[in-house]
Amino acid sequence: MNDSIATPDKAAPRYNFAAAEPRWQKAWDDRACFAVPDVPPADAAKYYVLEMFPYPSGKIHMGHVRNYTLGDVVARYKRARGHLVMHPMGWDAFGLPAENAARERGVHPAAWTYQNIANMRDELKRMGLSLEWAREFATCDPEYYGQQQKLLLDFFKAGLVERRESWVNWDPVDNTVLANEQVIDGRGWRSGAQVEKKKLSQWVLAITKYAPDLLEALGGLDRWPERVKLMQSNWIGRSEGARVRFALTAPVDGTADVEVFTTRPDTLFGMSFLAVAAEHPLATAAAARDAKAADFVAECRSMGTSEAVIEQAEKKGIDTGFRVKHPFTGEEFPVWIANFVLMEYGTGAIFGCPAHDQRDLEFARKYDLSVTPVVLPKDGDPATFAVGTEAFTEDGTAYNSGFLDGLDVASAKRAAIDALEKQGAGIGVVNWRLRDWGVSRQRYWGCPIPFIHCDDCGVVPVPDDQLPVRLPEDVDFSKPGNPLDHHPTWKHVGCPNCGKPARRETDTCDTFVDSSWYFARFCSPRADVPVIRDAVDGWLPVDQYIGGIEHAILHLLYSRFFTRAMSASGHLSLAEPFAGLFTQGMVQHESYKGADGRWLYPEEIDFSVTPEGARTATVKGGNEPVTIGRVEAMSKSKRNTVDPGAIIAKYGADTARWFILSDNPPERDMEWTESGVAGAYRFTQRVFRIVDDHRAGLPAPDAVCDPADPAGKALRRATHRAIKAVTEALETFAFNVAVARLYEFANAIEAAKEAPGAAMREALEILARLAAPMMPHLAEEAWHLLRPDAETLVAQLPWPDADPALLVAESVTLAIQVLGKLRATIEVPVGASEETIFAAAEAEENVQRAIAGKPIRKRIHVPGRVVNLVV
RNA sequence: GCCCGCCUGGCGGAAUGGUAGACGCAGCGGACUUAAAAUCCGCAGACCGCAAGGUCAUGCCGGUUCGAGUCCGGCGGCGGGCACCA
Repeated sequence: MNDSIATPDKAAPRYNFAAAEPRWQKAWDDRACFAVPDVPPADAAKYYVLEMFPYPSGKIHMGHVRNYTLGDVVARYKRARGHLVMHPMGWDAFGLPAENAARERGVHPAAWTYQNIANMRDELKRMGLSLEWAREFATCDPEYYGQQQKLLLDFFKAGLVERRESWVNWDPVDNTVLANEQVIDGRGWRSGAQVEKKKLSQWVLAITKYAPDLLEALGGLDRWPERVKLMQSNWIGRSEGARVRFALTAPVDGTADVEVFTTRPDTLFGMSFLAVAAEHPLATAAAARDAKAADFVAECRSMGTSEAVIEQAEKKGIDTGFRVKHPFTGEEFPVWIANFVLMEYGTGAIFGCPAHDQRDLEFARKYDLSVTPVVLPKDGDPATFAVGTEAFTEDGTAYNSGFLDGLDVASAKRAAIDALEKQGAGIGVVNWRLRDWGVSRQRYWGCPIPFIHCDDCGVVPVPDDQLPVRLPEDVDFSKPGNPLDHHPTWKHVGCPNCGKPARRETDTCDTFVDSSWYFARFCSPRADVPVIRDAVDGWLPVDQYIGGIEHAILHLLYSRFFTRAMSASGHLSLAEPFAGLFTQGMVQHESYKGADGRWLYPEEIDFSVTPEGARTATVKGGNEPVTIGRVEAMSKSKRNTVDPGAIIAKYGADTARWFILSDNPPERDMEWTESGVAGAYRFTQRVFRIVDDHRAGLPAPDAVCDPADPAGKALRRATHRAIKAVTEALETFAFNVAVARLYEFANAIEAAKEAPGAAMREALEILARLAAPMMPHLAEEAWHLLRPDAETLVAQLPWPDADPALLVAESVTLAIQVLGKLRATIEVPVGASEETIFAAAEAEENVQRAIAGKPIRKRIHVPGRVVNLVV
């Protein structure tokens, strides 16, 4: 890549973006083009565009540029279509990185965060986004998290907040709770100590109360991507099955039986063993009696809490020595502890039927447990059917199964549940994979959970008049653990109930809580209640939400839950926060390594092309060879990042926006390339030049083009086809197609040398207006050149309409196929009869050759498209 | 491991089941220029052929259809998520 190709300072550009962009940003500001009232007027067509707000890491990255450009195109387009568009921006400002910065560099999390916000706000402003900055807030503002505390207290009253024991990753050296990402290969990232699972009393939000509704309501989200709904549906994980109680042959610690959940009660006769999770009471009991079992339970604890790690670990187990009786046959089976049984799912215990479950089969083979098939495949022979290394999991006929014999799987399930219920050994149930939402974090930089612990009164909510519970500012990060817990005075308060000395809750909220209602707060960001009803009733739901696919499950599900919980506690009256959702792909870049294997930034490298056409690279200012690596997601660790600030300074915001939209469909991962940006920059200059070159001598804006002029008509056709094509592309989020249609339109304008001035003015003005959602500054500049006296900015103009009369074609090109293979194309007038078309098609020399004298058996004509002759 | 996606020229991609490769990037040839940059004009999937034209081609294998990049089944590769990163 030759870096000098389009370097602006060498290119003698005519369009000076560096001067123009701030000027138009100020013009939009001065006229308050993007401000909307807190309560939309009843007759307004409101449209709420929201992009997922950023974590203030310090600098915007290309993922932000992509996200906010996409949203801005929608916002500007919808505004032009006559909608009252709310388009706010804020900061997801609590979280671990601020605390890490405090520990590593001694900066206070608040100072670090607000400085980052200031930097990023400046960068975002330079992008020319049509945002209403007056609504800005950060989730770490006490005015925000104080209202969040109010919500939590209201949820508590509504029975949606509970205290419950749950497992965390515990670093025994640092004496601190670790996030999953802080556990690397089973060890704490700072101490290197083997991580343990530890049980803590935690705050939990009762999302499972809404599991059925969260699942069913997915069906109504018709502007959400199917795959996101599918992922959420699988996550919620409704499954029908049975709880089955197995009696222990002898009571263990006073317990007489153990309950399992199964989706396959029809395979009960194929049982081989029962397995419990390492955290199950039976496992604890076994560990107390047997050193080997205790070792195994300890080993499972050292795996941490991450489901991905647990599921990928080698499947292992140990026999507890306890035995259970089969509810139907009375036969005895061993109870094992298995590392793949999850305590959080079902009852933390399963029965193993190896013949019909792959994981059970592998476990049974490993430990030499019995494998009895009880479902016979359709064409299977009961005498010879056996299970080898593949479990049989499809439908079939029950056999070896007593009273279930002969039934298909679905009937056998029902019959088994009936029998279990009759003898009191079990019950048919619906089970959910979704777990309640643990929101407690033992950290400083988060929203304090507003409760007080009193020895006499128990857990007492902080009274409303004492909100917000503010974070103390004088905190000590020099020792590990939660600084709120260490703080000398903060947690010591009087009980609001009895006045005796009591302790504040020192846990803070999961940051997903902060982002679960910010979209509602934007409607009335300064209110002294969480939300103002008239404002949220008027603005919600968000009409178009845009963000990364990585949030497909958690953030979106939590927000859907929060919206329901806020409705249940009287703050809202809707269930679904996001009517439309668009998930964008990631931004990627090539990665580079020096001779010694160190990662290099793109700006450290010189590129050249060998005579054979291969790209090679060296380190700038030397000949050290550089290995060009894979294209992958931009990350600081691989140094394959490009700084948006530098790009905007070099090429301007419109170029960055244009390139990021043009490269590929927005839902896919895109590759950032220097040559692509350079091409986009050239186009901005070209648009300016086209307008600048033609503007002298144009007739007045109301001039009419002579309908008899063929060049004028051709250009006007191109103009109105462009309106139609760009509009359709914007409506369907096909922004790369919209860009391509604008390139074609620009090509058509330049080709229209003979077109009369009226048609040319129309074309140039439409070009500026169609490009405006994507290149808003250049559009204003072009509009200003064309209409120096105009009072109105492009940002205030309505979207142009295509004239249908100019869209109808006079003739069409038809593809002529013989047996589905293209043999010719013919041009026919619109409305030609089928007989004429078939005759013309068969008259083609090449078609005749392909037919080769054979009789035509069938003639297919798809009007305007294709003729297919079958011989 | 489980759930969900994606795969089309040298590259990014376009294509209501109907002419595969629009548009752009990179490349090549030409014009302009003392020269370069910028700009403009033109060429361009692979293979065979002087040409007309033909064959192959949308990750791989199979199916449905007059016709498949598009629909269905299987396989492979790459990516997202897996509940304390945001």
